[in-house]
Amino acid sequence: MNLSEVSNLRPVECANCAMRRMCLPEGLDDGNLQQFNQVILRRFRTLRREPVYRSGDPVGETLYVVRVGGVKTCHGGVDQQQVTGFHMSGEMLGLEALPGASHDGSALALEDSEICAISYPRLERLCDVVTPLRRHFHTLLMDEIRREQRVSAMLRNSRADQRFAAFLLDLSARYAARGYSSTRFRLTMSRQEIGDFLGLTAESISRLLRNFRSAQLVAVERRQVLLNDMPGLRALAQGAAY
Amino acid sequence: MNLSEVSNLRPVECANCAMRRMCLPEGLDDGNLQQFNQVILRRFRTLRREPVYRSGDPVGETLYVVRVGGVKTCHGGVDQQQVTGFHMSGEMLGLEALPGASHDGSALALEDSEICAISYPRLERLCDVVTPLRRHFHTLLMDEIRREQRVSAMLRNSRADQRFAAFLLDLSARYAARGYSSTRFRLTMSRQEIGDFLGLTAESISRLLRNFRSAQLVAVERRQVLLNDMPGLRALAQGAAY
DNA sequence: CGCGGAATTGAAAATACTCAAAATTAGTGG
DNA sequence: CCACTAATTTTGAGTATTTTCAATTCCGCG
Repeated sequence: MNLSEVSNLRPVECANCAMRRMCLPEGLDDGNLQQFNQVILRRFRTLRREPVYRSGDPVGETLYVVRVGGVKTCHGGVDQQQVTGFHMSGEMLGLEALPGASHDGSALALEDSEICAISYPRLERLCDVVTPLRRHFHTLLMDEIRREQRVSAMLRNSRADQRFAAFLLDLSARYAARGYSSTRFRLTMSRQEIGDFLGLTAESISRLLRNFRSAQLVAVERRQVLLNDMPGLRALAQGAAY
Repeated sequence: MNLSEVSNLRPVECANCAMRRMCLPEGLDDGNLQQFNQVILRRFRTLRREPVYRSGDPVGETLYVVRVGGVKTCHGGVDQQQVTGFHMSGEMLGLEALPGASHDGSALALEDSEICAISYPRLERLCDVVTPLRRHFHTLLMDEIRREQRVSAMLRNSRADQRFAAFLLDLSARYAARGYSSTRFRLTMSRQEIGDFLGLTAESISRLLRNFRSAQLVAVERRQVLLNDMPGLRALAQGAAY
């Protein structure tokens, strides 16, 4: 049992989950949804800064979905400054360890979160018999591939300001998809973690934020950001100078 | 019909394909393999520098697998200096356009190649009834996610020499997995294309090659490379200085 | 043999990093 | 609620790295 698991939660049926439409059981009817609850190993709360899973954890037969909150994934240890991604509600993690391998990375909650742990073998078996689930699972896997490709594209942007603008726009789009503001949100991660993700230093992130602010692109107050000029940010992400 | 398609090929059964064990129908028995041939829309040859598919091509209902040769994929047009990947035999491409979207990128043969075009809808339908195929398809999708994550990890390496060393090692491992030498191979892509992929300039690649050579890490003769010091390259990829 | 793209090289300029210090904020316990 | 400590963030100066731009060389190919 993980230290981070404050408690197993009361049965929150997928049917009542706010994230249902962007999660695995999207599009399932009531009967199938009933069956789907069997693939869920458990749901648990995780406090800020606590691990969801650790490098070398058991065998990779578990897939995680963020129900509430946010999580960062790292390659190797959490402290190795290799941040591979930030995940928000409805997003899967732990795919890199499937099928059957042990976790080569670790995941840390960036804020108090709720996680659904899904049995991969059981999911496979349910996919055998529920076609809509199988279809949607394929779609989600390919979404994941696209997401990773977007990350790669962002990292190939040579200039640091391009990368950081693309990063802010990515967060913006993902918050918007969840019904939150696309222009006003809180960074749940530190400057250091942003830097580790973008292949930059924390100092550079700090300076970029200052530059963006003086160019009227954003307003910043601690970790709260306001995107003032989305077209400007897009132009920057695509290589314009400022 | 694509200009690049010199001719449709005689029916090469998957059963006789050299790439069988790292391709989609891996592990299928003879009966299933027979069925699998129905998901293949066509196989075609593509000459060096000719497109496999183009940005905006029909709707994305086609998945491509490299049977022989090598292909580069780009985001947007081929000329936009946004290389998203290099693909060798047995590797899939076109996943980013599935399901149902049009190709947002394009693919270009780096050498004379043979490509299998697979109908995604038919593949889905065959997955409905052939469990081993479905399992393996899932595995391949997750392999793809891992591959993309490795690319991201490589791009996050701050120093150019780290990135390039990781690139050479990645090629090495992939050639080795296909039974070729892990230490001696030909770069099928130009310095410019390597640079576009790694977020560096062609000049930098050229200089890095010179540095690696004088550090006895590699020997280079035009596009032929010999990896002389794999441990050294690994150390470099992981951040050691030279 | 000559043309043209690819690769190399050099020097200057731009960019991001390192290291160190100061300022700010968050967390903890009295 | 405040004080104290630890952590995060900001800032500055100097350094290292990579890019840019231009010129040259090298090959492959007709």
